[in-house]
Amino acid sequence: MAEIVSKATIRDVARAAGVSVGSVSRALNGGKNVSARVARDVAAAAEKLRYQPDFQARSLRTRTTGMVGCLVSDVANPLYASIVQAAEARLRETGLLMVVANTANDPARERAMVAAFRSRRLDGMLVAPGSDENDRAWRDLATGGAPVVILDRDVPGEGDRPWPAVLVDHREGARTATRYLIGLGHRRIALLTPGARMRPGRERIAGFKAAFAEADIDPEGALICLQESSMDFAQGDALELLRRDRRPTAIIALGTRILAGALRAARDLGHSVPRDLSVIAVGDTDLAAVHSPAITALRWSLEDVGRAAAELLLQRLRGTGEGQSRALLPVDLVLRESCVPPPTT
Amino acid sequence: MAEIVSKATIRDVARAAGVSVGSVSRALNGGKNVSARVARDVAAAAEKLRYQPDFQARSLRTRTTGMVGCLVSDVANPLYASIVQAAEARLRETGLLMVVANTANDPARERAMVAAFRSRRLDGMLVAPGSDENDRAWRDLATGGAPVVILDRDVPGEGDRPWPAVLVDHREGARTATRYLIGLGHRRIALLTPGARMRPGRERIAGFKAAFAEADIDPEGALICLQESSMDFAQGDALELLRRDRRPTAIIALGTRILAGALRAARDLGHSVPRDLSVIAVGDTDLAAVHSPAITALRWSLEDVGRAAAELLLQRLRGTGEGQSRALLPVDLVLRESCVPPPTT
DNA sequence: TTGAAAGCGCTAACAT
DNA sequence: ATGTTAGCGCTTTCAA
Repeated sequence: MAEIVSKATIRDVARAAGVSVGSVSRALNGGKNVSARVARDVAAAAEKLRYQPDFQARSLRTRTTGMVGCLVSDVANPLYASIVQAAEARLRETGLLMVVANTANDPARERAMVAAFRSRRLDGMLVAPGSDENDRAWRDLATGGAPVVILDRDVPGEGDRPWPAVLVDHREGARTATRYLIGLGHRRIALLTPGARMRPGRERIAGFKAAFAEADIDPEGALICLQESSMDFAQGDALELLRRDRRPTAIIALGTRILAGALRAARDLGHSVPRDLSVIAVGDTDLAAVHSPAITALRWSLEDVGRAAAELLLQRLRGTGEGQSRALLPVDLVLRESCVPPPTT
Repeated sequence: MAEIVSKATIRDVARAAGVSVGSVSRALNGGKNVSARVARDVAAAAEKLRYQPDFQARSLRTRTTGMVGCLVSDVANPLYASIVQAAEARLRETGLLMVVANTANDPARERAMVAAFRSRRLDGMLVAPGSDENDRAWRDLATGGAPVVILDRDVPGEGDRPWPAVLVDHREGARTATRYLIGLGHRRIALLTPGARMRPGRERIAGFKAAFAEADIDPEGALICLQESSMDFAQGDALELLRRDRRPTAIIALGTRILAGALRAARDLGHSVPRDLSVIAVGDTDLAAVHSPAITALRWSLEDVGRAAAELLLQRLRGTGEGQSRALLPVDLVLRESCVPPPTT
């Protein structure tokens, strides 16, 4: 038994097969201009020596690493986790490895990671900036040369060329949800979402307002509560909100944490969902699906986001036509048990 | 404005600074044996040219890539996502990049990814095998030379040397939970968990049985329901379970999906939690915390798992002493509202 | 079709 | 302290 198996280099294989390193390289890669005999001998030798080509070395020549980076604020956030998962799956199919980094929405860290990715010569990257205005980082991005696909953000492109991006139609989603609640008779509706520093929040707010505008009802009833995505904070905030004189009769809440905060606040105040308070979840999390009563939710496919992003990137990497460079994914309203007409007070 | 900025190589810097490449390398790295003047000039030149060292090229010499792999079945699974997140955070602090791959518990894919990681010459890896018996893969692992840390699995080591590993004390957790229920008066308790192919399930079952054994009560009351982690299946299974003549008066359920299935089954059957059925969640998910009534849960820190794993790996990478090679993390029982004495029938 | 040889950008050993 | 040089393992001309 050999002690260290993986030392085998291409020269070893060449020697074992009785051919030149060039032939080994050709035999193992393209297979072009290789006689059957050489191909066979090389394969046998490689097998015997358990030869594993060194990608690092290859990279130096080919200027490609077979790796792409993925930059998100937090892979543990369910809203990102599935995107990352799906993107990795697609990329792996083509032999690409994915390196991930969490930025915690820290612009400095984002810049650092972009630099790190470039230093590592990653072939491309998927990125979801923590804000749309980390100008310097994106300028850096642009100078990298490696293709970039933006995940659901409005990052200003270079000149008139927008970045390739996968976008989710949060605006239409929010509009649909709000319209639905208004249709049920609600006039005071609260939107609980993280701040408008990023596209999803901005779009939701726009859709929310649009629904009020087009219904021609008192826009004062559109209660927009910006907040961080912390459950405790959300709960405190929600408590305050529900204690108001003219409290909202419906709530649209983002994600798991904020939704949870809102639900707990309602419970603490003795409000029953949906009788006293209608609730719509933004993002169809396990919690929404499984809660009693089941929570009506805005759903979009995170897997599709990840897949589409990977696809867009692959397109660039292969340089196959420009194709289309942006994807807009739909948002659906999944009707469940958490919305009814407002209590008649 | 230069069009392509990043072409600058170490030779360019050397030329610009009027020194040799060797000096540039020294100046930029160790800083040892470098005069102040050279250091200054090199720094200036590097800055001016926006020089970014090519890690690929460096790797070829140093035989280290500054990257570690992370192999889990699914990064989108909340049980893994936080581990990955925490590990990445710790590794990044030391300048390491993390590449992730999802194996979907497919042994072939696991082997393929291990091979890919080795080909890429990753410095080390964190791995949570989909079963403890993918022998061939782990043999491969062993021959790699790169340090490996196992995540909460019992992978047989080489000879008498166990793999470095971060383990969670699921056994003690399950024992505590079961003992607690028995103490409340329960005599028929169901454990709903995925199969025993992996350490966590096995350990839980062991702890569950141990609690019954030490309480000296009828072991027939220990109902072990192995199942896949699918909500529908869990629900069907739970329905069957709760319809039995001598139905369990308490349930211990893993994760979000199975827990949700059990809760829905109970609801469908008109059983009230906790009056008719006590429930303990295994894993303190959002659902458990937010459900009404709030579900008593077994909790362990996924972040600690990730951090500890990263730490163990770093230890190996630095070759600093053997230190300890295994960490056993505690599981706590978080008391909430879902457990009371069984109904007196 | 094959072999020989020139690098890819960097570090490290060796000279100076 | 600094410059020179030999590779790291591979791909890819260029000859033969």
